[in-house]
Amino acid sequence: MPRQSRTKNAPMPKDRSPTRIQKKNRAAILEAALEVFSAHGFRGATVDQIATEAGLSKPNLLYYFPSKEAIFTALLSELLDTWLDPLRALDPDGEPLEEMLAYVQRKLQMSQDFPRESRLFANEIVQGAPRMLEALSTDLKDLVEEKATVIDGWMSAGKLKPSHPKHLIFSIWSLTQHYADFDVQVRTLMGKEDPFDAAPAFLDTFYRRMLTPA
Amino acid sequence: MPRQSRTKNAPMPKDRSPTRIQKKNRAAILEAALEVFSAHGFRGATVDQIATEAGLSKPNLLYYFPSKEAIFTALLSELLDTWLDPLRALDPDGEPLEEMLAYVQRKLQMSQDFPRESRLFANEIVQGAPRMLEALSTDLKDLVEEKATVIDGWMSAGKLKPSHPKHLIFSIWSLTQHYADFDVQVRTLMGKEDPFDAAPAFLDTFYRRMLTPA
DNA sequence: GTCGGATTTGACCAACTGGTCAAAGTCAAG
DNA sequence: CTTGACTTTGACCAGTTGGTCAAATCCGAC
Repeated sequence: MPRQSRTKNAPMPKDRSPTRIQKKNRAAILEAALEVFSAHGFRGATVDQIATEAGLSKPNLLYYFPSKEAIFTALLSELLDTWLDPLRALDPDGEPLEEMLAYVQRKLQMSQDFPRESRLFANEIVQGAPRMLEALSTDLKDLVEEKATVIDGWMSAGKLKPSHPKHLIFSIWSLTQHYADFDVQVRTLMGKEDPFDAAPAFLDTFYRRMLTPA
Repeated sequence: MPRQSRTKNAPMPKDRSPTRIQKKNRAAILEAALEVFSAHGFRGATVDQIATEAGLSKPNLLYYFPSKEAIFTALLSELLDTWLDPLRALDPDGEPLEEMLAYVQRKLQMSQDFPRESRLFANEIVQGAPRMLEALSTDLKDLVEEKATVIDGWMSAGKLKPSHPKHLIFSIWSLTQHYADFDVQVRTLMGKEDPFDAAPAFLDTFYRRMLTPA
């Protein structure tokens, strides 16, 4: 891998107001990058693949992002926010059981609608999250801490059957993202039946039994 | 990537009874391959890395396995069997609830004891399982079909609260493997507390509430 | 229409990677 | 201690890949 010189070289689009072309191409690149990175992981993806998928030549792509790494991190930070929206929407003032069940369904819906995003994160985290640790230990950690406290409050108030709030959150991520991340496996084993047909009811039942107070 | 000629070339160890050295080196290679492939995925791993980790030179390693691909598939097929043991051990004649709970704990134990194996499979499946589809749709599918039927029987007999057997099995895989596959994330969010301290009780509670008949 | 900045690209490059080969070193059975 | 099979390795090779550069082309504001 050639070391990055970044001394002279092309000007690279100013961070002034992006032109029409810049907006279009950056979007195309990120969309292509999502497609390719989610399917092959960071190392398995090639810049050429992404460029072709985006309808650009490789040097042209490198004109918009200085490196493969830069594309990847731009993509991650663009998506992480959206990815956490369902949890952010958990309302401390709502009805506890319904809030939890709604969260589960929102998260499941995300897996169905955005499987590539799910797999992008899965790929990265399984391999030790070398490019995400920062975000995990700040943004995500704060959010989880906050919502775990809310859930803990609900349990103490007898609104939810008690259990370990953080493990509960992990379980929701795990169960919902499984349908996106392990899609091939799940579909292979389900045969003709679409996993997403029965999944919503299954998870609703699961968490209702788990959380409905006595 | 140079095309594979495999016409003439080294004799490659006979499939006769392996010598002492062959046994040692093959084992070292597979152990090294597990370490490297599970951490970086197939494409992210290099033959050099595996060779170094195994304490061999690259050509020496290539003397025992004809290609990177061959190492990988040898590893997969060696591990898949063990990986499915916990499910295989589900006893149709046992006490249903206890059988299910015991299965969950066995699977969780596997994630704790063999996280690299879990991540190896996770990496492969997230990327579409190009080298595992065969095994998934035969061995695994048969096993799941069989055990799902057993579980269905238990539910019909009122021994377990009813739900979707296959989704139930997926949920067990998902929840237990999550602790291995997403280890970095889970540990980051749990802070000092070891996830595996509370996980057994959490999952026991979870499935007890889910499955205990009325 | 023209002009300067924004875009695009063909030709390259160096590092990396999977794999090959012939020669050299080792080992164990006779 | 020989000898033939088993192991090991240094030197290579070709294809891939991330990234660079100078020159050419395009575009929109004046």
